[in-house]
Amino acid sequence: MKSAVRRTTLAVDVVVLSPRADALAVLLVRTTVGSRERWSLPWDAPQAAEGLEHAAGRIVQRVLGSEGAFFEQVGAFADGKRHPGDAEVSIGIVCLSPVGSAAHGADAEWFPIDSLPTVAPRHRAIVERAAAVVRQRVDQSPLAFRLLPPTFTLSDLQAIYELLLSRRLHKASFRRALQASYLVEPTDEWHSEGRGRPAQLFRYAPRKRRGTRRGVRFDLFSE
Amino acid sequence: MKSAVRRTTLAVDVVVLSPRADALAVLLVRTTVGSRERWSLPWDAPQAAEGLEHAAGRIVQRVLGSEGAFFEQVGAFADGKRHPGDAEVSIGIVCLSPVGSAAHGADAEWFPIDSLPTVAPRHRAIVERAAAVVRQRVDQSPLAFRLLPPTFTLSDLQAIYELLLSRRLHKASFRRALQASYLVEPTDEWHSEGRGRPAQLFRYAPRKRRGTRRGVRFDLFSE
DNA sequence: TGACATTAGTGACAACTTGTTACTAATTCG
DNA sequence: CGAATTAGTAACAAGTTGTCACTAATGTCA
Repeated sequence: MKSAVRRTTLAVDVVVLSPRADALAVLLVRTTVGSRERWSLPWDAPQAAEGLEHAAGRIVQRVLGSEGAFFEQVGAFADGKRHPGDAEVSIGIVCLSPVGSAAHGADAEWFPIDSLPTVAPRHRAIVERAAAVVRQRVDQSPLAFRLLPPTFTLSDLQAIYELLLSRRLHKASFRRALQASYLVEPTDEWHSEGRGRPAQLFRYAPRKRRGTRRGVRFDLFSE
Repeated sequence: MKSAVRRTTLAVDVVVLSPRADALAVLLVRTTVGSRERWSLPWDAPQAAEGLEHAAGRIVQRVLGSEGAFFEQVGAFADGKRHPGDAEVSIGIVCLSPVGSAAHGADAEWFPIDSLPTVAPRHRAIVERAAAVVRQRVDQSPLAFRLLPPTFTLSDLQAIYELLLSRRLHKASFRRALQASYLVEPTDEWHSEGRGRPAQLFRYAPRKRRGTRRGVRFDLFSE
């Protein structure tokens, strides 16, 4: 079991996600290689004895000018494919940032997740895993609330869920399920957007629930 | 964005899981430090340009003498805590091995996952994440079938699910859900264990299903 | 001013899913 | 033989989800 430990070049690559103009957007940075313009995920090497999520926080702070609202690892990537910094192994980390976050500096820009410019194959794989992880976590983790301001309308919340899951939800069912979950509570403020009836503002305020353990679900579609 | 890439010591640590005597067991290896006996997860440094799952396969081959049936990353771990090989960063990978897998060599031994001997704190964290990942994947991935021989009884299958989820399931509900999932098909063989009615043997044979998209579930219990 | 477009919010019911009980079936043991 | 043991299922109650149709509160504009 006593193997010699090889030294490896390691990068932390961050997928910063934020809802922008009815689409989920990814923050990319411009990297000029010679005269050719390229885009890549923001990344850096972790410093000695620094946690990986801490490194991700540092990277986000640099490109966004503000703190990320939620971090989660999406995996380690070590295909032979080229990394912008020639790292052998990348740790992919997804970071959520609230509606309206601005890019910091001219070299960072938001792109809709479904129409990215050409990026390194490894970065494309990390973005795809990040989207899958977010989609899977959205009903077990208060993800959606990190993408909204402290108070929000139920229509806003539903729009975030639809963005993250990329499918439409029914209004009545969504609200009934939310009711049963005890995740939000109403404030006494109302929000008027101009046209239509004003909406009540809610805040995220999770309370204890009776844990209804369910049977198995066999949600498997294919190998 | 052009940072210098630091070189890091990296290990792949594998959690080999297999059902043994009505409990889920983890394979640990003996590491003698001076006169003191210690246990740790099997691990190694990945070789240059080798995929991480490939490294895990190599490690499992070495300690088990046979191939693992299923691999999945559970995360990268970089706390300051001590690793048996002093690696700064560990990639945790869980590997499933069928019922009845034997340890290979005198230095490897199975331990029930709920009563491990003392291992390095990072290894304990990796085992816990591995159990959580398996529990979460069990209904989206044909995990359970990788822990069984090619044909099996429905009672065997239910026992595996109960082991992985660590809670009891109802027989009738389990079978009804399995029926609806089109994941197994009956063979014309029967298995008699001595006492009681013989059970029909089934094989894993997933077929297409109508994809019933459900609403959101808000399965969140606490922060 | 009043019709209508627009968005918010809810009640009711049908359709489906899940939990549970209680039964029937095929075998071994004594 | 009858009791014990394990497999398998039918039926129903209880709960959850999908859907429709409605009511409510605002702005727009003829």
